[in-house]
Amino acid sequence: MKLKPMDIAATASASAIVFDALRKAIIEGQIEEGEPLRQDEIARLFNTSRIPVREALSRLEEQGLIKTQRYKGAVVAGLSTAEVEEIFDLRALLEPEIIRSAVPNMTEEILDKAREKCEAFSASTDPMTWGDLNRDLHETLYSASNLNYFKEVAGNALDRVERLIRAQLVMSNGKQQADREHTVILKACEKGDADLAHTLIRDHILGAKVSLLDQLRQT
Amino acid sequence: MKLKPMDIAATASASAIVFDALRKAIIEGQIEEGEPLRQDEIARLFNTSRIPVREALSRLEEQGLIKTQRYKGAVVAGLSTAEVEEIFDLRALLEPEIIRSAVPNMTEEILDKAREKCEAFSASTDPMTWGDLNRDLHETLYSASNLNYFKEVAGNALDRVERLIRAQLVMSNGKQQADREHTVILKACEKGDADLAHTLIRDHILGAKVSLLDQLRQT
DNA sequence: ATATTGAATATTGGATCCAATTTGAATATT
DNA sequence: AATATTCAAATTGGATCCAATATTCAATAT
Repeated sequence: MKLKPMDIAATASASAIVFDALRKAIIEGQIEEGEPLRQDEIARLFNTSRIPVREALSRLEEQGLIKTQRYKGAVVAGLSTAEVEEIFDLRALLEPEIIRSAVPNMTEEILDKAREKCEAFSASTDPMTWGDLNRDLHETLYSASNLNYFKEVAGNALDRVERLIRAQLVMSNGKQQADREHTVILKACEKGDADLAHTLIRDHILGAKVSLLDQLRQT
Repeated sequence: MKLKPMDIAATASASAIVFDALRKAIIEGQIEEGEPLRQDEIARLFNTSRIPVREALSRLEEQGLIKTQRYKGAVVAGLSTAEVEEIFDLRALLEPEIIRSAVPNMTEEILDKAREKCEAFSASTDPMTWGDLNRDLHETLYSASNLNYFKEVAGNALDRVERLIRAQLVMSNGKQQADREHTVILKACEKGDADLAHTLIRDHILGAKVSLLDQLRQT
């Protein structure tokens, strides 16, 4: 008899499921900034008790995605423009290092996948999918790097501002700009020019920062 | 009658108290790497139920200080040398930016405090206090910066390796080296030379990294 | 002796219950 | 009318209880 091995211990707990779902909802902007998160309501939605919900909320607060006040509850965290700026600056420091360490490790397989994601992003006309596709592409490129801690920190930074990036991709011509930059970045990776990829990613992030801040100022 | 105002809403919840205590114990190396954290035992120690303990453990895991496995419990997170290296590299990217942004904001008051902390660190002969004093000095210098997110991320990075730094300060001649570097850094701040402080902090961290890794290799 | 099974114990995950606090509306007060 | 006051409902924090899983160790088979 032969069975495919499967790690049952890796099964998700209720609190992990709630955590992932809330994180996704916040990142995608389905829950608005400042909107309260009621333990009872969430527990009902997932057909569970408040205990796993509270653990999930504790984790989300530790990630900076929500703010809680004793006996008052949790709300989705808002960001000042100074905070947004800082988060982009941090990404602009870390992600170039990640891509530089990734380029030498890029297999043809990873490059293929990246080309595919790049295509998909470029081709998609549905703004609702842009956020996911964009993140997908970046994660594919970074998957060749073994700077796991850098990736973790950069990922959390992205989580905090992804809502805004999604909104911004829809408005203005952020999408076309991103398209162009993605193709040059990909080309640099294909050439194996790690330093070029480094500066391109840096510019990509800092460019997104200024156009996002511009837009925030207008509203 | 006059009473000092006091924000009762800011009173710590049981889970916050447990979190802080466990974090401190892990950072200070009072709980060894790999050592299991039993919910019941901790709850008894704090005279509370397991609920706040579990929330604290959730937070600690999100901070990367512990690892948990479903139904098996939590253990203090260990670090590979590659991870240690990466954490120091991240600090070496962020902390120089923090000090550079801090220098222009340094009041005489902050500089006084920093001189005081620097003295205290230099003068202390009790290795058990070095970790705290070292952190104290750095925090004082960084307090003039308003890069709060950078400080948060760098603080968490420091949390993960502080155990090792403490051990290393005791061994070898890490303490004297740190002493010397602290005085030059402080001098740069007094002169208002932000760029110099930037590179000094960078070297300070990267130097600590290589000597720590050297020592880890020996054991 | 070693390996396997099975039951007893320990530990974690989740549900339910109670206490502390906040919220909001109805009422009272000026 | 505007402001306090009171009090019930809503909400969160924590304790206790039960279920699911892991661990240990004795009993048994090979």
